[in-house]
Amino acid sequence: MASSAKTRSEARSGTSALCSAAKGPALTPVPVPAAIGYKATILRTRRGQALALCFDGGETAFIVRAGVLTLQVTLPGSARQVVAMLFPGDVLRSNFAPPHAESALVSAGAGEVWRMRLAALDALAASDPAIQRYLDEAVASRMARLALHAATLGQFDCEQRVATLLVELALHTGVNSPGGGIVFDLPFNRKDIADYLGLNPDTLSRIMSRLKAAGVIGHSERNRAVIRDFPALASRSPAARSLIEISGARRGEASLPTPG
Amino acid sequence: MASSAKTRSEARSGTSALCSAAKGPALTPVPVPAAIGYKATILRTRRGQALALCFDGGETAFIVRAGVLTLQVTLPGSARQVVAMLFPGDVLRSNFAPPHAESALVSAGAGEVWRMRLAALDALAASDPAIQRYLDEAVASRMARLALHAATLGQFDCEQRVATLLVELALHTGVNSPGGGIVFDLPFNRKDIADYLGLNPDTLSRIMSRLKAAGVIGHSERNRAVIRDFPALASRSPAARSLIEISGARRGEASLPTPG
DNA sequence: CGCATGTTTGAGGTGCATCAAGGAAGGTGG
DNA sequence: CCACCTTCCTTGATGCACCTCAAACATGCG
Repeated sequence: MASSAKTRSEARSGTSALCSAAKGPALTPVPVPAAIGYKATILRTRRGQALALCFDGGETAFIVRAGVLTLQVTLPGSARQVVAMLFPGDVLRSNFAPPHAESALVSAGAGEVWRMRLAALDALAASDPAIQRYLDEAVASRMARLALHAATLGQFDCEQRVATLLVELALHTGVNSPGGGIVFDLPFNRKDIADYLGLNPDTLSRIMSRLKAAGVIGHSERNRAVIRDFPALASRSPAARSLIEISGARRGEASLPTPG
Repeated sequence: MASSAKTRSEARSGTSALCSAAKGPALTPVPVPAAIGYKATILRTRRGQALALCFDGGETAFIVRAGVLTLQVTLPGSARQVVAMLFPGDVLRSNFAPPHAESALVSAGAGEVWRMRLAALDALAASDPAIQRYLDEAVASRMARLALHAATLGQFDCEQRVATLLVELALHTGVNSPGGGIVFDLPFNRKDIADYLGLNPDTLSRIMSRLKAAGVIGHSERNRAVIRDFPALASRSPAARSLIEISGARRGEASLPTPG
């Protein structure tokens, strides 16, 4: 890629490269401890519903139990950015949203969210190491996916970005279909997806058409997507392997791309 | 901006827009509790030094005490992305770095870092609410800045990105100079900065020249930067006000842009 | 049906990347 | 001290990936 030798700053990067391979068992997803539910308010969300980020002054914590939420940020004089997609098990705190920005937590489809004061959650964590561990892992997973998202926005071309999103959705909400593909709801419109990927909706539509023509994804009714060739899709996203590992390999190995 | 009426998904966004203004005192920075230091290994870093993300198998926590660090991620087949800049007070855990990626924690200049096992830090947090609160705030600040970074990469044009970085550095490491500007070390080369902003180094150089010509920043020796007109700089970054608030307004109000 | 909302596709423009050449700074040996 | 080299930065010319605009096409709902 670089025509000449590596620069010094690039050479530095390799030093701790082997580290991530050694993490091991910490990455298997920890289930949401039921004890949290006794202290939380249970919210049922509908498609498009916006949740207030702070509900009575104090800092608030949200735990996604079902469905998909998006965290959206609109800076003054700039277009909206969908900062994150939140899947079941994810934890969000109201202070994760930057100040002086229009922030919104929006449910993409029907779902269930637990809401509680951060102070109450901290108290639970202090008394129960399992809850502490769950929260630590949820935050780390969120942070790691945000880092991948930053790399996606900063370095990927438009096709790589779209492939990355489809891999992410397939891993978190997809189910194997009898036809051999992976099917999942697409509870966003094109504009939402474009704002997540930092693309133009028109460009996004073109990419999707190209992926359909290539046989990677299939035609399907509105608001659903079918992945016909997951390995081909994953090969188009540099972040695929990382996302697969973060998602905890809930999916059978057969549908994953073979290493190498 | 939009020629017709707002779309439904955009209209949703406004619902909890007022929330961030009500956060209040939680945003004043909490100092690093000294008790953590007794349990940590103190590392002194030099410019360009890479820190191993995990040092003996367990999950590791890092607390920046002095200097600036960068977290860099290189996905296979993609260019490097500098995911985050870490300033004094920031907390990083080894699992914040995505798996299956070349991740590196690199010191940008001379600094001091505290390193310890996550388990030990969790134990401290469970026994001391002040430490719990410090960690909560550090994680929230990191997450909020990552969200702003995502918005920067996804929505800003190149000049807005550069302005955002300069505001960030001025707030965290800048000192008022006798000449009336804000001066700070620039402990990165052009390639590092470009990789943080998702730009090309050539483009970055052009922007800097343009900002110099406009009188916003001044000429200065290598590895230093001078901001001559902070309000003009802040007005070029949609994220400026958010960053100012996150940084805890350590700087006097006089050099901040007036609200409006 | 008629309208509103959302998607697709084409034509054309532009912002940024790429390539290449020249310049400044710092280090090394004579 | 200067010549020389390496590294990094700057700046111009050129091209392409993606954005913008606009029109046609779907889809859902009263």
